Amino acid sequence: MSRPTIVDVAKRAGVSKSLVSLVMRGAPNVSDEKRERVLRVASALGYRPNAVARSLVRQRTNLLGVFLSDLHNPFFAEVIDGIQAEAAERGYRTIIGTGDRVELSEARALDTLLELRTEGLILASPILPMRRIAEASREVPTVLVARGSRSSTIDSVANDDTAGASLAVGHLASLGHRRIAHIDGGDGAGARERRRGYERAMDRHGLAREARVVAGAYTEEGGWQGVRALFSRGRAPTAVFAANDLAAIGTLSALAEQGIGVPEEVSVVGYDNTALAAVHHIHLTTVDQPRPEMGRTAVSLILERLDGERRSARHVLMPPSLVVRGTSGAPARKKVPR
Amino acid sequence: MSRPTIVDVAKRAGVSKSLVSLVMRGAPNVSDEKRERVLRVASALGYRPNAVARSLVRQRTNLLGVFLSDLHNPFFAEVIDGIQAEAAERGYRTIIGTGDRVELSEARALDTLLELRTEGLILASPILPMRRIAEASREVPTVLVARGSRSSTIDSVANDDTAGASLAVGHLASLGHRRIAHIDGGDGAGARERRRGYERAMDRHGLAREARVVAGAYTEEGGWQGVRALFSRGRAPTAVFAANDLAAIGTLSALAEQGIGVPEEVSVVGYDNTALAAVHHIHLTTVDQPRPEMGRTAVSLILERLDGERRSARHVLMPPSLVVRGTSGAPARKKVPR
DNA sequence: GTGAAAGCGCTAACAT
DNA sequence: ATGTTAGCGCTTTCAC
Repeated sequence: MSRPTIVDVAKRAGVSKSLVSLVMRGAPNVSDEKRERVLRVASALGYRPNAVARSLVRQRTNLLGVFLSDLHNPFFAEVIDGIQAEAAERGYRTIIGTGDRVELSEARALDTLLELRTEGLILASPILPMRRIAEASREVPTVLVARGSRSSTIDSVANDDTAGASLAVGHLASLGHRRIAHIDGGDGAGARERRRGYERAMDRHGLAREARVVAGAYTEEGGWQGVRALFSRGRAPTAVFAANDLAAIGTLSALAEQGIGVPEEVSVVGYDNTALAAVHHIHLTTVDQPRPEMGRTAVSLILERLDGERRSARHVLMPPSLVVRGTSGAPARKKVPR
Repeated sequence: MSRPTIVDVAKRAGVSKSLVSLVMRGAPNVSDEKRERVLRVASALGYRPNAVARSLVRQRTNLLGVFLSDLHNPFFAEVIDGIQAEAAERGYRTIIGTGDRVELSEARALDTLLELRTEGLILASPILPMRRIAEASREVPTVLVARGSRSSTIDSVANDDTAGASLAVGHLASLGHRRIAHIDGGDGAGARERRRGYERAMDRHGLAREARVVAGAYTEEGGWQGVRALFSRGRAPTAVFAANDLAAIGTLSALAEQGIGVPEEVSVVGYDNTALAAVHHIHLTTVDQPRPEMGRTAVSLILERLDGERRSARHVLMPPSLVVRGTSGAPARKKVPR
C-alpha cells in the first residue's frame, strides 16, 4: 500500500480534507475535539504531509538551495552552520547540492536545485562559468560566497582579504619583524587581494623596501616552494605570511627540514583558520574569516530580495580577525655586544 | 512576471502542452519541425520544467536524500562522492540535509527530506534516536552509514573495524614490535570493535601478555591522555595504535613534548586516513576506510529495496586497508654487546 | 504525430 | 467551526 494522503486521514476521521489541512498546519480556529481526532488518526496512519503537493499549490517551497563546490573543504562547513541557523530563524529550510568541482555534475546539481524550485540560491565558490550563474540569478535571488562578483543581479559575501593580510603584517610588525615575506596564493580566490593587502601594509609600516613576494599556491606544495625561493638567495626573512593555512603548513615543513626554528628564528602566519591550524601539533597563528556570519549574511541578502526590499546588487565584505597561536613571536635578537 | 509554465510555451509555439511535455522529455516520436519550434520557444522564454509538478503527477521524485550529522567531519565528504557518483549512474539525484549534531535540527532536516518525498534515505552517523530512524525506515528504504544497526528494516554499511585494528597490529608486529599499546576511543562509533580487533590480533601474534589498553577518546585530548597513562607507569610500549587519527595526533604531540622520537623510539598508527594524516608535517601511518565505495554501496542497498529485490536487512562490512607513512618503523634495537 | 481531458495531493477562497 | 470547490503545472491515457 502506498502512503496515506490527506483524503485518507479525512475519511478515517470523518471530516473534510480542508479541516485536516488546517489541523496539520496548526490553525487556531479548530475545535479541540476535531483537532485531537484528526491528529490521532494521522499519527495512527503514519500520515506525513506531502511537501510536493503543498509547494505546487502554494507556489512556494520555503526552500533555500545551497550549492557547494567542494564538501572536502572544511571551510564551508561553518558557513553552512550560519546559513542553516539564519534560514531556520527566518522560516526557511535548506537543501544542499554539490558537484565535486566537475563542471558537468555541478551543472546537474544546480539544475536539481532550480527544478525543485528553491526560492533562493547560495553558491559557495562554484567552478561553474559566470554565464550559468548569471542565468540562475535571473530565476531566483542568488548570492555568491567567497567569490567576488561584479554582476548587478548577483549579490556576494566574502571576507576582506586586504584587511586580513593587513592584520597579519601588522601583527608581525608589532612583534618587531621587519623582513616579512609573503608566499602568495597564485591565482587562487582572493590571492590577489591578500597580496595587495600585504604590500600596502608593508608600505604603511614603512617596510616597503623590505617587502618580498614569492610565488606559491593554496597548497602545502606552494608553501614548500615558497620557502625554497625565499631562503635560497637574498637575505632571509624573519617572518613569513603565507597565503593560506595549507601553504603555511608547507612552509612549516620546509622550515623544519632546513632546521630553522619556529618561531625562534622565523615566524609564520597563515590565513583561514582551518581546523588544521588549531591542531596542537601545528598551532598556527592565522587570520580567521567570520564564516558563520558570512553564511547568515548570505541568507539575509537573499531574503532582502525575496521581500522585494532591494533590486540592485550588494557586495558585502566582512572583517577578518587575527588568531595568535604558537608560530609567531619576536624576531631573534641581533647579536649585540653586552 | 512569474516563471513561464508549460502552457505558456505551448501557446507561444502553437501546440498542445502534451507535445511540449513530450519534447522536453526527449520523446522520439515528434516531428523535427515541432520539436525545434518548441525548443526554440522554451529557451526564448527561459522555461524550466517544474520538478514539483512533475513529481506530483508521476508519484516519483527520483531523489535520494542524504542526511549528514556533521559537515565538519571530512570523513563524509568522500562517502558522498561515492553516493553522488553511484546515484548519478543509476539515474537518481541527491540532496543533502544536515543538522549540526543537534537533535532538534536533525529532526527538522530529516522531516524536510521526507516531506520532499525523497525515495530513499542515507543517514551518515546521525545523532537521532533509533526510534526516529526506524520510523523513517518505514516510509522509505533507509541505510545507515558508519553506524551499526540491528534493525531488520534498516540496512547499514560500515568498515570492518575489527579487521582494521588487526591490520594496524599486524603491521607493527611485522616490524618487530612486541609491546604494542592501544589508546582506545571510549564509546565512540566503532571504538569497541577496534579495541576487540586489537586484542584479538595481539593474541593471534602471541602478544596477548603484552597487550595494554588505556582509556582515550576520538580527540587530540584523548590521545594526549593516553600517552600520559601509558608512559607514567609500567614498562613503556614501543608502539601505539590510537583509536583514530585525531587521537594519534594527540599522541604525537604528547610524545614530542616528552622528547620521545617518532618513529625511532615509538611508532604510532592511527585510523581513518583523514586529510590530517596526509599532511607532510604529520605524515601518519593509518588505516584507511574505503569511503567512496561505502557511499556507492549505500546507494546500491537502497536501489535493491526500491526495485523490490529484497525485503530483509543487509549489513555490509567493507574491508579497510593500511596506509604506511612516516610514523611507524622498526623498534629501537636492544642494547646488545657487540 | 498530436490534442483533449483527467487527476496527482494539497491549499485557499468562499459558503454555510 | 467546518465543508465545497477550483486549480497549482505537469504526465498520461485515450482519441483522432
